[in-house]
Amino acid sequence: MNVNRGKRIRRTPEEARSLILSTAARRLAEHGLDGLSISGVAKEAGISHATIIHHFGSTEAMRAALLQQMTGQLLSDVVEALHEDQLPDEILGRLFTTLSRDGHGRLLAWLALDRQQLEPGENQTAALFRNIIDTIAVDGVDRTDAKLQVLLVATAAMGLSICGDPLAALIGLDESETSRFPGWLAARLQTLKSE
Amino acid sequence: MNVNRGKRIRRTPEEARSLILSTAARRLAEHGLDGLSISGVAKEAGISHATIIHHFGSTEAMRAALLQQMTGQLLSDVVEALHEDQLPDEILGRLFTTLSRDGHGRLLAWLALDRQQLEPGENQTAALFRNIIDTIAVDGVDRTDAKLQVLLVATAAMGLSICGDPLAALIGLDESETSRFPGWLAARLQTLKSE
DNA sequence: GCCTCTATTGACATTCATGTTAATAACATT
DNA sequence: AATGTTATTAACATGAATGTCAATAGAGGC
Repeated sequence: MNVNRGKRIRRTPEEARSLILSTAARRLAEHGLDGLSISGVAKEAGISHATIIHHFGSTEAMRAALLQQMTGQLLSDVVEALHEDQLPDEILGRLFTTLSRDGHGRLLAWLALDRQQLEPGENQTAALFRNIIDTIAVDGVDRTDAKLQVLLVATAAMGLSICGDPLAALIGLDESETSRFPGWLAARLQTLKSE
Repeated sequence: MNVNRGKRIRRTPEEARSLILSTAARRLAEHGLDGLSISGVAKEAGISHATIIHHFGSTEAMRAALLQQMTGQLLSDVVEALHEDQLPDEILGRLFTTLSRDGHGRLLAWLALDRQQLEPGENQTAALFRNIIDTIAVDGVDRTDAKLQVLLVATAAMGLSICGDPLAALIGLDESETSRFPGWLAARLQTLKSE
């Protein structure tokens, strides 16, 4: 927590926005949606809340900017992960791993629970999924089946990143078993395909 | 929205608590966690917010009571659904269907995202899961494998009830395809077992 | 050095939610 | 009818968050 005694720090608009958004991201991870008040973010960033209003216009606009940045990051993470290996066999496993890491699933859940529905304009995302499905559906897999596999991977990844730990504890999985979950799922999906 | 002009309605404590909790449940479904303020619930129930304080003691206590009631409902739903058919083949499909219906998964997600971790004392739930796993693991299935299957079903059900519709749209699944998801998953899990 | 631009801030007004308190009214009991 | 219990409410005090406005202070250009 920065404490500025008297002296002001003047940042470029880019620096200021970056400082604010990174602080907000940290608070989102630690305190959930309740952490995204401009007063709270401002205090933790060591600035006044009026500065946030100046740069973003409103609390809601700051949240929108943060979520846009994070979904962009998620999308590029997925794209990069999928680019590394084009093997159809591994794509779903990769997708699962990326979605369930770094709180990506948690972010999507927040998005979905906060605003009641996700906004349109996610053409890149739709294109990405279409790409994955095309790749999977190549070798004799029914196209609907491919879509359902993707849906399974996506929903499971989201559920895992929200509730994974407590659920695993309830089920009686220890840590080493739980860590095998992504690999296990990927293997099972390949099995499905080769039938 | 009830409008009481002058006349008071005096309820038994049970009636009052029931009215408050059912209104709160409706608001939770419609507005998310933000709908669970005592002022909002009171206005929608047509009573004063002080009445809620009188019956529950505090906002937090009202929320706790609501969540306890809803988790109890979820648990009994699952128990009942599983009791209807003891066939190991159908248990996972049943579990999935029950978890993803009526916003049960959504409730669990709220619980997990609001409080950072689920409270302990869920011995009944743990026992329930152990039961399911025992049933599945009977016919030659590795016990860890059975646990992972349950984890998959639980996480997918949760993810589906949070984000199912927008995800299906992104993937390009139409409604009739999406509705086949539970059956598809159940069939795939049986396939896994019979190998 | 002077001037301009604007990022930053403190002070203020407003709104909303929480919780307390004392008074009131509905209902049961006698 | 009188009385006691308590569910209900209005009024109040408090605190937190949002957003506005005018004043201030860095930093660069002249």
